[in-house]
Amino acid sequence: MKFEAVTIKDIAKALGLSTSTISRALRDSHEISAETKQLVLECAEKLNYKPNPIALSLKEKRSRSIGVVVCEIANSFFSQVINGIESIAYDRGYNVIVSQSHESYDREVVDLQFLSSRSVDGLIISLATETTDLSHIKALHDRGMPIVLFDRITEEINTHKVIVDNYRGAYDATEHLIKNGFKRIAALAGSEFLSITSERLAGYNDALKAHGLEYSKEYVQHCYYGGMVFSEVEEAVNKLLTLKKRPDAIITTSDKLTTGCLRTLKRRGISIPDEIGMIGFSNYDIAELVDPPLTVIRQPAEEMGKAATELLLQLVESKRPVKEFEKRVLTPELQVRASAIKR
Amino acid sequence: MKFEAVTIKDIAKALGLSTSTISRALRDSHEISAETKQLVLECAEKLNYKPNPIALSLKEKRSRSIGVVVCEIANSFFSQVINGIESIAYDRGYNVIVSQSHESYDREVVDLQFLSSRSVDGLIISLATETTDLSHIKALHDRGMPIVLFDRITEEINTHKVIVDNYRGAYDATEHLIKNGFKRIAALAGSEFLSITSERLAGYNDALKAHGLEYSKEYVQHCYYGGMVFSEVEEAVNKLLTLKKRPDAIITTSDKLTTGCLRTLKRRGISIPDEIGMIGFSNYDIAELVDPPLTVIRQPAEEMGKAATELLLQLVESKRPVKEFEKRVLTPELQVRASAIKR
DNA sequence: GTGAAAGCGCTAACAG
DNA sequence: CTGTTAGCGCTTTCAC
Repeated sequence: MKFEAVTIKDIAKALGLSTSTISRALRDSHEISAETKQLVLECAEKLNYKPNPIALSLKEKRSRSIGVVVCEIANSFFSQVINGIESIAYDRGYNVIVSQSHESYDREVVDLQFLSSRSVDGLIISLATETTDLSHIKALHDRGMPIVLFDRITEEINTHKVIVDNYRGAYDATEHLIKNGFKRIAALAGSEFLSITSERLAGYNDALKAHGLEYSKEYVQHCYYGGMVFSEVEEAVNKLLTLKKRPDAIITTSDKLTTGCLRTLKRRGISIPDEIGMIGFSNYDIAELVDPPLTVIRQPAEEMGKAATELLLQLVESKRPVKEFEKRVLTPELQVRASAIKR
Repeated sequence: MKFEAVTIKDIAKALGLSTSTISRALRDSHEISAETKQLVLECAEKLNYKPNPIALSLKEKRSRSIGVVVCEIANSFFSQVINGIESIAYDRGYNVIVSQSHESYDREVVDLQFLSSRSVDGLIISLATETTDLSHIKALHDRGMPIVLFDRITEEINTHKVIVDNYRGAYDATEHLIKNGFKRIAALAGSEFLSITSERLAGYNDALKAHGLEYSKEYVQHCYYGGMVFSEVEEAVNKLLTLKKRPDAIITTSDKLTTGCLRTLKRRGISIPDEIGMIGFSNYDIAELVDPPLTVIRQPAEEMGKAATELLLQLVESKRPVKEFEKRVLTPELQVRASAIKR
């Protein structure tokens, strides 16, 4: 089952030259005569020679590959981010190695360890829900591994970061609900430890405050697994529905929470937006086709992936250690549809 | 920006032993004394030694990574497949390198060439729409590269394949429409050259025939880019809508075609299923939340990814050349909802 | 039981 | 201009 590749040696033998000559000719070195180059190139072509990147990696101590860790690939937001990552990586000649944490800290540790030991040149990471201890990432970072964090980030690690303005997104969404006459606005959020959760909830809180609306602790439900487990969402939504002062709208702070919430409401036959208004973070491209058309805060996911990759490759390819890091904050888009407009 | 790793040499130096002894001790060779092993292991632990897989790859001519080529990552079906691939690969200690063809033949060629030259141990491929010439894949296959094809496959390459019973899925879906009183059933399909297109259309045709329904060529519209380009879908749907004998139902043969068709119909204010019934291949997990709830033929995407990976690793790890190949045909599921039921 | 040496494919310093 | 040699990290004969 091996796959015998043509090496520089084969060309050398075929041409009666030394391997170094071949190597130089292939790299178009100026110290090789035009004729020899010509000869070598032709022969390489004929034998279908392909340089062995493994050998190169061993020599150069870089693999031209980058590792990506997300909680889940089969998620509209993350798959779009990966799409963006892949497209830039492709343009720059890098491979993308994808792995999933499934929101598990242990799995994230293993993934990262695996990727770094596989000599990826850099890492693009969105933290797992369970992750509170960051020493595994810090250790890599301290040892010089280029890292870019996106979406679920942490201030504890000083490196490039790419996020959207989560505060703004949630603030605007909440305000949108308020302006549309909703008064008892609940929030369905992910784990409290996630950066996106606190940022988004802060926007939600401040919008309520700014409009003099009451903020009630029981109006904020956390789903530790952020929607990965549907039953958790269902339970949380049900809890909201049984409050004495039942909310008249819900804002959801992530993709899976949004669909989980919608699914629960629809299964219970609750009419949206009449009984309950809905707005949520979501990157589904069919939000407009949903019943009712879903008002969403959409993240420029592909852009985020592209930005993260550009920043990462900047680190990877930098000659000198980078000390100044950038937090790139993109703008989420509020796509207004029927689910959050009282009729 | 380098990342200085501890090597076997460092341990050797620290312990005053030779690198070969260290190597053997680490691999728990029987020709090393228990004490030495103990010593080496402790030292390795202390120095946080991690074997360099690149060096190993160079030696063993395998990289413990597999390459995946799909047309698009940000697609519910493919992201679910990749999820399945990643999970098995992870369990078996392999990395997954993902790349996208974006339905382009040229891009597929480059992707494959890139991946194989990066010494992936095997490839999991779903063909691009544009691909009709298979020589690039054949060449790899002939040179011994383990390959598993899924979803969009070809009979021209004799290797393991994983698909669903596309014929059955389309047949059942069409029959479902017929049994629900639809009589003029159109099909919106992808490129004619794709295996999934012909298989699914065959099921569609045969179901029509079996029920004595007229088959009209103009009822079958092909979108060459299979929904990647929305305008193409829109145009095709519009063409169907302007036929003198306007269809009363449409079956769509892929994820993007399904959403594209639905989007077009909704934008035009056409009521589903009253004016036109709809059924389509789709792996969106929110098909039930769409308006109207969408009847879909759902593929067991994650299973497919898992099966493909298991078959691939079987090839990769086989000692002797494999001559017998398997075509694994999974069963698609018809999820019946409102969009295909006359009311 | 342990070490020396060769080699995986390639590059680069050093000789001619 | 071209060849020789060493070396990237590791395994694996072959010696001792």
